[in-house]
Amino acid sequence: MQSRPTKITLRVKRAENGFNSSTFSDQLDNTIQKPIDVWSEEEEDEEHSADDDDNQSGEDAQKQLVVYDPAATGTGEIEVVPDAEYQRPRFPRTSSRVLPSVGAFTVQCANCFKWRLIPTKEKYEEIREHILEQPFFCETAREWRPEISCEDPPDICQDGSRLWAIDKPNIAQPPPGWQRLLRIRGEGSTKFADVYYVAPPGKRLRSMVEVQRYLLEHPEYMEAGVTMSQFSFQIPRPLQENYVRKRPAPVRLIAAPCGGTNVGMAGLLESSDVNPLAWAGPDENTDLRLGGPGLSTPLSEAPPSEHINRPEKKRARIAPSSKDKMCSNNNISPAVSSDQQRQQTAKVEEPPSLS
DNA sequence: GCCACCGGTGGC
DNA sequence: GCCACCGGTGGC
Repeated sequence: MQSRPTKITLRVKRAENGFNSSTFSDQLDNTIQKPIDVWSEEEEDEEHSADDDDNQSGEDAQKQLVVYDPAATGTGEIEVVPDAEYQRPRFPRTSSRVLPSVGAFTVQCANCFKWRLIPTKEKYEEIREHILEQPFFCETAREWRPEISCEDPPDICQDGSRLWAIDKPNIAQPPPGWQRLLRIRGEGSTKFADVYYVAPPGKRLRSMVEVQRYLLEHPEYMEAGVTMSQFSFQIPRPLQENYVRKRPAPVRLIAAPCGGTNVGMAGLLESSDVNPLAWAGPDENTDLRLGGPGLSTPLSEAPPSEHINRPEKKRARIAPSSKDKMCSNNNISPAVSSDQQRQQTAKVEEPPSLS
């Protein structure tokens, strides 16, 4: 049934500026916020600050991520990336650090490829769960936007103002009463995000092993029908290359063939260090390039060295780099050409400046 | 003392 | 290279 791949997206926002989700479309405005709302660690506390406040601003604050999806193979995939703050037991950890969080959920129409904002995390999870068998179309959004059609401009497009992440498709919705949380890590981390499931009592589980153990210890859930198949710890992929620090290549010693320059510091060099381009990186554009080869090193504003050489203990937090690109309304779908076909889901950070 | 976040690693 | 898992720890 599905003719073309559909994509889903989530918006991620960076807290620094305080974020808010305000607006892209008026209508959505309200709706959207809740689910996706982002929370910044700074404000965090309230869970929803959603009400939002500012947003646009940040230059850096926002980046874009797209969640990718290999739908190429024919099926699309979507993943859930809810940030779920909403009833979360209590996450807020206010620290000076600012972490991105999901600011919105979007799905790409399988027909016109425009991105449509999904009003709630639950709806997003529902769509994602069946995206392969039931591709998403603009008409699907009529459930919450009666007038919408492929003729309307996209709700959002991939510009450099947000972080986009492509979700994996067909991830089961969490069991009733359970929450699936996606925590986006800071740029330059070794992993893009972490998924947690929060059991009704508030117990946080971070792996299938823990889930299984928990279910065994609490048979009541299994009796109620909860099964392991309802859990998935798959994380979305950042569209922005280099958002995640690559694992250092196996240390290669530089040994000079024969005599010569045997540099002794072998261990100190990593491949990336040797690549001059890495630094120059404009990084700014990586956003739209999905599969393309690109720079492979760190971006962000901090001097590369920060990324490459990792700080002694806790790595220094890197401020998000700013990038802004404009996205015209009419611009359809993500500029990602060929890749377009493969994406299914994505997350993005806060809305641009629409204000 | 708790726990959210991060890093690292083993296995693929 | 990616993913799953889990230990460590700083900040509360």
